[in-house]
Amino acid sequence: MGTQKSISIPLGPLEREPDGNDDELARMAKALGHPARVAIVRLLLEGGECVCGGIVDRLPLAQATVSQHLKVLKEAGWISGEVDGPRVCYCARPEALRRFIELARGLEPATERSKS
Amino acid sequence: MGTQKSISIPLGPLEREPDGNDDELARMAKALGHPARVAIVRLLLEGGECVCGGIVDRLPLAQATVSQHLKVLKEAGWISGEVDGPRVCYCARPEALRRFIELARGLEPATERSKS
DNA sequence: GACTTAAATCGTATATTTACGATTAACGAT
DNA sequence: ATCGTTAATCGTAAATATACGATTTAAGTC
Repeated sequence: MGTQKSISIPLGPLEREPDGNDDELARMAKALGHPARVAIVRLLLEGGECVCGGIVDRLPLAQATVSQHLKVLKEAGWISGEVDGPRVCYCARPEALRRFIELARGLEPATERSKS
Repeated sequence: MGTQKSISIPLGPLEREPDGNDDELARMAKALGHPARVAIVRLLLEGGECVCGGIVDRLPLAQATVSQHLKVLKEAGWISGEVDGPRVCYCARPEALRRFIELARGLEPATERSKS
């Protein structure tokens, strides 16, 4: 998928934690940054679909394209896939979503976060 | 920025709400899907930086590149920029982050969400 | 083994993104 | 008006992403 260049901020006077967090968040966000992939993650979190073919049936995309999207999501940790006979069963990783939300929340400084 | 193709799921027997939510989430995620842009959003949410030049100083990127990233973020609603004399002051839109998190949370079906 | 089915990968065309230097536009100050 | 300064835009090269048909791989069945 082409690893993204990492940006390192010369950490200012206030000493921020050394984030590779920006990279992690960017990676996950980028992987989610396509409507088909959002749809796939949602589908899998709903638990109904699981098998690759089932997903293909629900999207207006060719099998090869869906497979590519699944690969992107898998590489970014959004989903996992295990072989089940002749087919592959994909599952969303709920902890990925939790992590993603946590990282997003971390964008806001702690002082602001306490308000909500 | 190149509008992304929208995926419409043939809504199943369970009648899901007609999501353009997938599109909205994908749009925001895509915009955030680069370390430099995550860094910019974080920087602006921290409140310290604001002026474009200040942001350029903190990133290892050329002015033109930063300007492009700012444009992407602005188009996706992550930030706003208002002219202040000869310079432009960018601000993060906290409601965008809130919306983003809300959309991400919406990926998980409501039944699961009540557990946390 | 031969055959079927499911999913991944290949090859490829097109579009988009990313980055930069150079230029332009906009503003304030002289 | 002219001069700096700041930010946007232009032009462009290189890299990535997207989509599809065709092919290959893998697993199960006969």
